[in-house]
Amino acid sequence: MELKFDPENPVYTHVINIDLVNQALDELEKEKVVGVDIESTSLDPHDTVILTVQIGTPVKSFLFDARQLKLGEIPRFKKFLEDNKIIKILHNGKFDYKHIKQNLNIEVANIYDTMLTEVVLNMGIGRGYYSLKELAGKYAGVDLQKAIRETFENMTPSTRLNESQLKYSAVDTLILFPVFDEQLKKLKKDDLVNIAKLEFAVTRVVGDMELRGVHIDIKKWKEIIKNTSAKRDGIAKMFQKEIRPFFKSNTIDLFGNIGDCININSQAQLMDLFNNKMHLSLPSTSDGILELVNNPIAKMLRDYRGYEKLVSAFGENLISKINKKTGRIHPEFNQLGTSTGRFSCNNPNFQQIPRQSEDAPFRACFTPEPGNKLVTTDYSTMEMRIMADLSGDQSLISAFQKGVDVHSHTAALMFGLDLSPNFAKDHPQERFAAKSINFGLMYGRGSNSLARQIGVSSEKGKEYLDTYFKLYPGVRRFLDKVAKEAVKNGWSTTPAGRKRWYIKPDKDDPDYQRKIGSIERQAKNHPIQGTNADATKYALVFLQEKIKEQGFDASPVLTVHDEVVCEVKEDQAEEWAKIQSKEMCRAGELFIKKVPVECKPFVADLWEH
DNA sequence: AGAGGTGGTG
DNA sequence: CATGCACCACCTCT
Repeated sequence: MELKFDPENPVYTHVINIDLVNQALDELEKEKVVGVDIESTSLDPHDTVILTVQIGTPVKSFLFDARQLKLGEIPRFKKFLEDNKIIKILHNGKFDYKHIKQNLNIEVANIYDTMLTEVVLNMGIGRGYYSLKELAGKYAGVDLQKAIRETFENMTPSTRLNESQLKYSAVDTLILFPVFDEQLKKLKKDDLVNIAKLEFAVTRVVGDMELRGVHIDIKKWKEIIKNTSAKRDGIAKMFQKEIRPFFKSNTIDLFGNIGDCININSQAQLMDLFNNKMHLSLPSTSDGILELVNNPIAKMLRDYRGYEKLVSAFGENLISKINKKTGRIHPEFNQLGTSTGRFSCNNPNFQQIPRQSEDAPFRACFTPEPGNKLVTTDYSTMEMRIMADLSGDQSLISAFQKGVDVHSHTAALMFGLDLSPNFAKDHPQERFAAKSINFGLMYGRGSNSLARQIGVSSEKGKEYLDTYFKLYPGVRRFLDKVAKEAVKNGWSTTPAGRKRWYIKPDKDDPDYQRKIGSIERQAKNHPIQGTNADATKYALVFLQEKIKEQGFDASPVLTVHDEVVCEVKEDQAEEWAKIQSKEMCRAGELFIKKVPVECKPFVADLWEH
C-alpha cells in the first residue's frame, strides 16, 4: 500500500486564529471522512487542559490550538464535529468524546473507532485493547514515535508546542486513514459492519455514562464498612484463639500480647492447619469444601471470609475513587471487555458490587443526587427467553407465551407434577433441579456436574438430562448445531451478527478432545449471552436518542449485563421510567420475536430494590 | 511482576 | 482422565 503522507514530514497547519479556522473548515467541509484526535494534559476529562484538536484529511492535518482559541464557542467548528454526515475516524474515541464534551461542550457524532473495530474483528482470539502504534504497524507499515506523547503532560498554560509535538499530532490523524481503509475491507469480508456500527453508537453512550458517574452516600457506606470490619475482626480473634492449641509456642509481641498463630488469609498456612494439625484432609480451603466440613473452626473461617471479602474488595478502596472535581465515582466501562460482547467494568467494578443484604446493603449506598431519582430496569429471564427463541422449541416458547414461571413449568413437566400456583413453595427441590438444567445448558453443562449440584448420582443426572431433552427437543437440536458449526467454521455468531472466533486445536494435540469440548461449550453460550449483550447495547443507544429527542434531564449511569440504571430529574422520573422500559423492550424485540420480552422499571432513591 | 486461589456479579 | 459461560479485585507466594 502507498502512503499518502510522509510520516517524517507530515503536511499540517497549526490553526491559531479565527481566519485559519475558517480556512481549515473550508477544506475539511469538503470531506466525507476525516481523522480526529486530541492532545491533552491529563487522562481525567474533569481535570484536564485540551491542547489541540487535530482534524485531518488523508493528506493534511489541521491542528486547532485549543488554548489560543475557544473552540467550543465557534459554531462552525462545533457544527462540523457534531455533523452526522461526516465520518470521524478516531482511535479509542471514547476518550476524545469525553474530553471534548466535558471541556468544549461538543458531542462528536458519527464516530468510526479503529480500536473498537480491531477488537470486533478479533473477538475471542485477540485482546481487549490495541494501541494505534500497533495498528499503524500492522496495516500501514509505519512505526509511530510515541515517546513525544509524554511531553504533553508537562505542558503549562503558556508553553508553546514545539515542532516535533506538532508533527507527532499531525501524524496521529493521517495514520488513521490507511488503518480505516484496511479494516473496512475486513469488516465487510467478515460481515461485521453492522456490529461495528452498533459499537460506535454505544461509545457515545458509554462516554456520557462515564462522564456522569454515580453518586454515593459516603456516610452510609462508611458505616457499613465500619460494622463489617468490626464483625470480621471479632471472628478473626476467635479463630486465632481456637486454633492456638494446635501450635506449640505462642508468639509474643513487644507489648506482651499474644500474636496470631497463622495468617488467616494465607491459603498455604490454612492447608497446613487443616491437614497437618487437624487431619481433615481437605483438597482446598474453598467455601464449597468448608461447607461440607462439620467443624467450628471451618465455620469461623467461612464467616470471616464473608466479611473480609466485603471489606477488602468493596471497602475503603471505593472511597478513594471518588472524583475530587465531581464528588462522584466514575467507573470505567469497557464495551468490548468480553469475548461474547458484554461490557466489563473496572475502577471500580460496579458489576460485582454485592446484591442487597441485611448485613451489608452496599447497593443502597448508590443514590441519586438530591432532586433526582434512579430508574432501574432489567430484562427478566432474558437468556432463557433468548434460548427459547433461537432454538424455536415449541414447548419452551409456549411456556413463555403463557407467562408462567419457566423453572416451575419445566419441573412440573419433568417430574409429572401439577403446575399449581404454589409450585415453587411446594416443590422447591424439583424446581431447583429444573432451574439448574435450564441455566446449565446455556453454559454447555454436562450431566456429571449437573448431578453434583443437585445432589443425585451421575446416572440420575443423565436421566434428568434425557427427560429434559425429550420435553424440549428443539433446545438439544439448537445447542448441538451451534456447537458443531463453531468447530467446523471456527466461529459462532449472534443473530445481530456478532462473531466469536475459535482457534482449532491440531489433530495430534494431546488435549484435542478437551479443547474441542471447550469450544463447544463456549459456542453454545455465545449466541445466548451475546444476544443479551446486543439487546442491552441497542437499548442504551435508543435511550440516549430518546433523552435527546424529548429533552429529558436524564442520563444512563450504570449497566450490568441485563440491566440499565438512569439518573433522572425527580419530576420527570415516572414519565421517563415508562420510556426506559419501552425502549429496552423494543431493543430486545429486535432479536426475540417468538416470546414476549419483559422489563419493568423501578423508580427509587437507591440502586436496587 | 505474574500466577494461583478465592469469591463477588450476571 | 475430566468435562459450567462471562468477567474483575484482593490476597499470598514465588
